[in-house]
Amino acid sequence: MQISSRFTIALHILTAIHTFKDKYRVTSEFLSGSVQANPVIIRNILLQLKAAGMVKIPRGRTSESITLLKKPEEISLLSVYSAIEPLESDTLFAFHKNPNPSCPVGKNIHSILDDRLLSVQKAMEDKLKNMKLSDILSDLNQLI
Amino acid sequence: MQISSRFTIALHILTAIHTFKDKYRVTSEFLSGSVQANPVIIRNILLQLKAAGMVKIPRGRTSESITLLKKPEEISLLSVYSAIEPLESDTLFAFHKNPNPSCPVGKNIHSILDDRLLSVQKAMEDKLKNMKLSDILSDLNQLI
DNA sequence: TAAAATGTAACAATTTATATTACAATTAAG
DNA sequence: CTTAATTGTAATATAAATTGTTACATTTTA
Repeated sequence: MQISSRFTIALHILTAIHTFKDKYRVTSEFLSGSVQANPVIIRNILLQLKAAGMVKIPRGRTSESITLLKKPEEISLLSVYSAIEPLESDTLFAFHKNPNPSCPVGKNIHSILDDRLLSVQKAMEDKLKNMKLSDILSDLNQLI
Repeated sequence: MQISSRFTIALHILTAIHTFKDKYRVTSEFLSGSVQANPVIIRNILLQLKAAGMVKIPRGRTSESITLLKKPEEISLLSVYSAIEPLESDTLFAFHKNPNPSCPVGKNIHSILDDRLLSVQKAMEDKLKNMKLSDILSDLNQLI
């Protein structure tokens, strides 16, 4: 199974908030137009980013925009990933429930794999930690 | 979303095939008893491992066991992962379809993220490549 | 007070994962 | 040659997760 598109949508959203901050008023409706996804999906992702302290979302009839609360170099892809992906007990790899406890393999396989697969997950997270929103923005500036 | 339990079940299966090769006759029924999952699920995973050249599955009424076709040191966790996970065009991260092509962000975000997230995926795969079935077997031998 | 926007709940649709049943095909034993 | 044990495979059911939609209360400004 793939990691859900909510993560890449969140990166799209953050990129758009910064890119258009001086040109347009950025609302969930505006962002929904760029992503081409339902506004409610955008709002829910925005709420998760807000809970992680990354964005400010003005309420009511305002002329303000949704804005970043951190500098792009301070927003790592890992922090976005963690804000968005509600992994069951933070583990990337799923296990079959109830392996046979009276089998020496069934009894021990879970804890053995847990340690090893956690280190795999950590390798991925380290890579995400070293990538920043600013990297994506500079990639984008090369293209537009 | 998590990576499906089929991967960890496959590791359980391979571990059991090797661990019990001299003590029991290893069949899909036997493995199903250790994993405590339906025999058909075990057989389907076994067929994927067979397609990857990792196991030999005797047919019919035989006294043979299901056996490994490679040494445990030659079976990397990456090869198991690749045999089992049918990732859409081999990409771990999913994207929202149809971002707005008339928006500079919508138009370019996919290709930018593609490159960067592929390198994240590669970091994970490198880690999996350096772990072997033999590592899991020696972890297990410490415990039994 | 009305209009514009967000926050949130409820629900529908779609897709994926997991489990189950059934049976044809293969092989060995009697 | 027939029976029994086992795998291969299809069809279907169940459950869970993802994505999309509608509706409306809440907040704020004009």
